[in-house]
Amino acid sequence: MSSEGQDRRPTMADVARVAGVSAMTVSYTYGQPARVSAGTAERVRRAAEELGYVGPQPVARSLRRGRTGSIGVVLGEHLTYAFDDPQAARFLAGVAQVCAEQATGLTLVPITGAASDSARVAQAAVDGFVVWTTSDDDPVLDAVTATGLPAVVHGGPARSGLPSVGIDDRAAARAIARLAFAGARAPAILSFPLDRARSAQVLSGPDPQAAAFPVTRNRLAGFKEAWEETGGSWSQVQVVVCAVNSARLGAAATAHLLDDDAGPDALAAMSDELALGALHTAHEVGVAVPEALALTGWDDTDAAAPAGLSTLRQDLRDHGARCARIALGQHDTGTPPPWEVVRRRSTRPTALP
Amino acid sequence: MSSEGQDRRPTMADVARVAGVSAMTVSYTYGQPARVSAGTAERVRRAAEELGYVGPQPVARSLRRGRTGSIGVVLGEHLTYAFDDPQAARFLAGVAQVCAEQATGLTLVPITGAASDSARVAQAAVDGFVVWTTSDDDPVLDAVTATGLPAVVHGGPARSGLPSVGIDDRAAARAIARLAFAGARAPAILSFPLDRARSAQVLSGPDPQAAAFPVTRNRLAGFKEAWEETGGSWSQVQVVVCAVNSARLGAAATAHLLDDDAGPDALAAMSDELALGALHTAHEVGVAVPEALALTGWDDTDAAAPAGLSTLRQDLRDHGARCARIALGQHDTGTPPPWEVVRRRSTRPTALP
DNA sequence: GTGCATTTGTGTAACGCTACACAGATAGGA
DNA sequence: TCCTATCTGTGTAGCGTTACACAAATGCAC
Repeated sequence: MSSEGQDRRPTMADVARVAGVSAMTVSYTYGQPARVSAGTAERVRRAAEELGYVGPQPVARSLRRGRTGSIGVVLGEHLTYAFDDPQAARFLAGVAQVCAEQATGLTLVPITGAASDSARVAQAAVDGFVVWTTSDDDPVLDAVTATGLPAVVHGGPARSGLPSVGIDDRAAARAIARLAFAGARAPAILSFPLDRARSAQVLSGPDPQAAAFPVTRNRLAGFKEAWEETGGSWSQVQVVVCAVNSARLGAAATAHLLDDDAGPDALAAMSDELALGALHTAHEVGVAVPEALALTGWDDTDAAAPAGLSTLRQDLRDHGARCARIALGQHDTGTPPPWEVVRRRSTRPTALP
Repeated sequence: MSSEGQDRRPTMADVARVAGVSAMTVSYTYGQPARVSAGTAERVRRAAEELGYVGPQPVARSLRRGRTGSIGVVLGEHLTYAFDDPQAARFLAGVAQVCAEQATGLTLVPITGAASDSARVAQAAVDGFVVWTTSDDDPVLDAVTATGLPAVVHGGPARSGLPSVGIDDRAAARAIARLAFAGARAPAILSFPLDRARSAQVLSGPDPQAAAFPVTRNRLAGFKEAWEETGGSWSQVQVVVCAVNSARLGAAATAHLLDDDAGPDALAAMSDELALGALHTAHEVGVAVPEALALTGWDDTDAAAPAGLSTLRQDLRDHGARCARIALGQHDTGTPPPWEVVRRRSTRPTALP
């Protein structure tokens, strides 16, 4: 008549007792089935079923093994942006793909911008980290480094000392802007945020170095170089910062630009979403593309080809997959991810280089 | 001259030794700072910094505490669908929001459709589960139930015995279809998959009960009821199954339907994405909406209003947030999530009920 | 029957942390 | 001065698992 805890989750010891074997045998039954004879394994399974034992308690297993079987993804200041931003979603899909293949969990680490973020990173039960594009001075990077776990930053700042995955945004931006700005009089740019506050603003020829995000900085620098190559003056180039990567904001930003009499006649956007929004506005307002407005995007998403959008092709899904492998401690291929300028109807025909 | 493991991650015991206090004091310094005097806490912090100790090892802490501080989200057979499907993304954003607020981790459990999925669920180190819309017979549901952890299913099957979050899809479908099918001669439906294989197909008046996913089943049943209320025959209603929730597939499906001479003059879609694709095709082919084709979506996403799409409004983000709270063991508000028919230009004017 | 490799099962000892009970020091009230 | 209440720090004892070393049983060649 001893009072036994009836509804406590059963442990290996419980199963072992019922099956009449040692705890180690139960452990082997789940962890290394080849180590156990068929008959014994069967008896263990039956005892487990009888008790409602669903398998080794994952936390205890992780502690003993020293691995959690999960990687952490740090998505920047607002976790929910990840799902609003199609670029982030594509990247995540690549991470998720590798995780699914390798039976690895994927933990999204919630970051809020508060000082407690470092603690959250330190307390994430993971074997490695993937950090989605962030600013150079993000304290989260230090927290990730301090854990000593394998980590990788996407489009990452070299400053952090962590490995990074991404293309040469500066060279790529130069290449796509040569196409966008060919024969232009007044180019403009639809940009990602320049600072962590994600403030929306319109600037004239901002210093690319002022951008806190390496990806944004490098692309701006590339755009600037391409325009100055043609003898143009950067200080007169309008840069509209879109707080969120969406067609809606791209459309609104373009409406603003075209509202001016001296509106742009070339527009380079940092994403296809922004560019497609711009295309929509151009149609609506009756501005001919590419004759009156040349337009380029970035990424070559599914919607770009049907829309005839010239763009810079890169495969964010593949970037995500590469990051996941690195975070899992597997070495990268070494070759940088490819990129390519894709010419379509939204830019003026130019002589091929 | 004892050989000490130099690059092993330091533990609380190491910090305690350096700081000249007990391990418990170190533990309290991190877990219950009020329990430790200011001076001692300072000494502990300094020792930790010296050793590169970043805080309690999360796995050991979880084992001892019996909680992981993380919830698991099971996203159905292909994890990567989650990021391709805007509906799933909105739902996830709601889950993520609550997790961020409550400083809780969010673990995506990789499901591949293989038999090993149950093991993956059992091995997820989480305190609760959120299951995204799945079929009634999904073995993952049993695996989730077997863990004994708090769990909730979105749009879920009552069969599983787990609590679920979602609207009354049948009633909602009836309401929106009354609008879509008003005055119609030949209605059609753009549907989500009917089976776990996600096979794309075109059916005439399929039995709603044959759909494996409760959400799809209930919506089909509601559409059927609405059409039969008008005296129409369900068996002649074309149902096009779209394997993935995207405007692209909606457009293709609609092109197929309109290709027929006896094409539909009313179209109810199970998502705004599908409906917007349909709208696009209608414009392209020159079919007047709503005169020649009445059209309804589902969700009332951001793009619905500008497009003038009549739709059934529900807030998937809110559903996600509710699910997260339930998975965290917090009780739900009790009131079911609201829904509402939104009339816009894509349907024919009808007398109000 | 001997010798050796293979198969199968069993204790032991952590993995790193924290709940709990307890003890010494300090303070305050009578 | 004594008694109680509060503050601060310390051992102990696991949380549930698995790596490891070992032992018994089995198989096989000779």
